Amino acid sequence: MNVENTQVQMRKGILEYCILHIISRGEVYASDMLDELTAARMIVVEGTLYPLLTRLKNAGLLEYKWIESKSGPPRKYYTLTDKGSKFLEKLTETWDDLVHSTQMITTKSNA
Amino acid sequence: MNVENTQVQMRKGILEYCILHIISRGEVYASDMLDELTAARMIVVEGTLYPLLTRLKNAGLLEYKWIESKSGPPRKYYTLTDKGSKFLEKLTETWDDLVHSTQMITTKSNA
DNA sequence: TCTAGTACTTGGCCATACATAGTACTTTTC
DNA sequence: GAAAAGTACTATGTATGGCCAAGTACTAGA
Repeated sequence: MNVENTQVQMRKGILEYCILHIISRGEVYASDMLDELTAARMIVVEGTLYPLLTRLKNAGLLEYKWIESKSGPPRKYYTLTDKGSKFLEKLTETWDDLVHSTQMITTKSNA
Repeated sequence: MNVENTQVQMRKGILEYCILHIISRGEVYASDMLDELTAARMIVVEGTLYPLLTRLKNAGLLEYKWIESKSGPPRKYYTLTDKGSKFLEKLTETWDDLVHSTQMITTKSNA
């Protein structure tokens, strides 16, 4: 039991929320997402992101189209489906509730 | 893939953080913690809490002493060890960073 | 053709939250 | 004092998602 491991655990589910949010703002492909996540200091590796995108796509929350690239192989550009948008709304509520609950507990002073 | 499941996933790791925080404020036993978590609307069931406490104790973050109860079997009252306090500090950083990163992503406007 | 770079895929591992059933002790009730 | 109810804790098995690591496929430049 170490801090690194708990950090990994804390990330669960939240990544999904962040990815959906990034895609909701417009067509992006995996590297775009990695860049944005990295900029926000939420470090993610390929082996996490790609399977996640596949899961979300299989669940009908995302769709993609192949677009040619000028420097390398074609890219999958993702967008949200209607179902994905609704899912994101619910996740936003969930996240806000969770942050709120955590704040209630962690800001309570020593009684 | 449904919302309920993602809620479960999001909770991972955070529960550990909340529990440590509650214990850091003074001696408590399991039912006290359940009450406080429930009050903050972070619903947790026994089957989750008890194994978690055992894990934290085995990791040397917690210690407990048996105290007699006036209504039922004796209770395990938990306190943080030094190691536990340090662990909690690091978790606090982790959580704050995570919230900050998530905010950076989710409050960014549609470019 | 060979190398380097980019984009995506796959299989296996691990830890946590949960459901469910069970144990042990105490107090109450008849 | 034995049965029932309540409280506190334990044990086992399942599912999921993040991560590691290796691998595939396509393009461009030398």
